[in-house]
Amino acid sequence: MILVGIVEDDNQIRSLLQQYLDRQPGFSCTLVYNSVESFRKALTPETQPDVLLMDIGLPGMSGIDGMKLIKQDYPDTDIIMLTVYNDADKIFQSLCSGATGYLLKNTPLEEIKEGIELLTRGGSPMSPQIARKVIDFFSTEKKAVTSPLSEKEKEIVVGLVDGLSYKLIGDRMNISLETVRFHIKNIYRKLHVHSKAEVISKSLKGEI
Amino acid sequence: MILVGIVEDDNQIRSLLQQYLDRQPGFSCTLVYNSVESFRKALTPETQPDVLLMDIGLPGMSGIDGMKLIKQDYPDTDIIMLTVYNDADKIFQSLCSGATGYLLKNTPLEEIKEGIELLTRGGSPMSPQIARKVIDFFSTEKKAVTSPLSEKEKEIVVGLVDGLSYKLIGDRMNISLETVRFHIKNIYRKLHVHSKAEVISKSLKGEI
DNA sequence: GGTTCAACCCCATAAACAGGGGGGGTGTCA
DNA sequence: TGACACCCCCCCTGTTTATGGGGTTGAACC
Repeated sequence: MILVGIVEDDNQIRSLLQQYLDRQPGFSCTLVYNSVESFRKALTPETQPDVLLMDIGLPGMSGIDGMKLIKQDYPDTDIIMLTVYNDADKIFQSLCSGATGYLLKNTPLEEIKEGIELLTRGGSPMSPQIARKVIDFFSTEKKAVTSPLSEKEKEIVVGLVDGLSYKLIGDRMNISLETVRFHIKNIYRKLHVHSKAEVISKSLKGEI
Repeated sequence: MILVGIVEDDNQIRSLLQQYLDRQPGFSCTLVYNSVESFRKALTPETQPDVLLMDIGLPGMSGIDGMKLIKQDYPDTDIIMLTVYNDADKIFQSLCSGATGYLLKNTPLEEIKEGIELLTRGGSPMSPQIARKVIDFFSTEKKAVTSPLSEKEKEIVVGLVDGLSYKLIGDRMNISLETVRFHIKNIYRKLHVHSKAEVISKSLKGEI
């Protein structure tokens, strides 16, 4: 039996969802509230749901902030965001705060049910356009910047990022300390920076 | 009509897939090869498929390396990885290199077909366990690290990350150079590091 | 009232760094 | 052939850093 909770302020959507889900075999949907505050007040280790459908736009505390608190107290409850928001900001905030799924409100009831089942089987339900945004995050993350640095220079940058001293970089690459310095001078010139710190920063931000 | 290509070295899987997909209404599956090399040789702007199913473990060039090349020449072709590998490494390498979907080889033919359709509608097909791994990436990324640093110390870390010298950090925080050094000593001790570079690195990697 | 602790300051020294000179050598490309 | 880009090494300068020591204050805890 999958225990499902709902936090949703729209009365119509909320009762529709509850009635539908509670009728499904293997489902029980009774923890249904219209705000994070009231949900948390009612929550106990005994009533803790397996899956929680969470709206984002709520009166009082937002669903994202609410989720953080709920996850702290009940980390075993998996949370699916169920919202109209499809902007990258809301999506990534949710995922970084611990959401395990993200469905848009136009998702048919049946697919929501399937999403919940998918979740309990170790999957992560996402609306198609959400999935695409998540995937796109990776390919744009490491964009193929045409680095002006030569191979040796890039290797030295890696050493800097690893927190090595010039001497240790030289040892690692089997070149002399002086050569390391020579390369670093060139790196600074090419990147228009004047310190190790800036190089590390640029490198980790993917600007190299 | 969706033009589908396949790069897969297992003869049985390859012909099974081709026969199934080519029979589906709205699908055409003719560009079928057993290696990246032979696929790329045959590829022309005219024959360019809409969707490419790509194996990873291939004789010769790997599917991931192959994808990078294909994406360079034909960025409009969406690529779905179709593979047995479900380790985080392969998944993220693929996504970072431009894959738009990732299905495991145990996916039923029908779901592969649905995945291709989903892709053309702007979605991103992923096997459930892949989706979960991708989602988990975010929640573990910015894990709530209980930073051992005090507020002042964190502020100094910010200064270091910004590439400021001790002196400038002192100016910014209205404390003396000596106090900055005092704090930095403590930061190093707490983080078990011995240089600015390591602090910046840790900070930017979210380990503080 | 004593203890603890973070935050503030000072001193001293060795090492590392930033930036400026020099030398070499290889290769490519016009 | 000369102009470039890359790679390797050395010297010199002054500055910044890392790391050890020594303190005072004031709020907070028991």
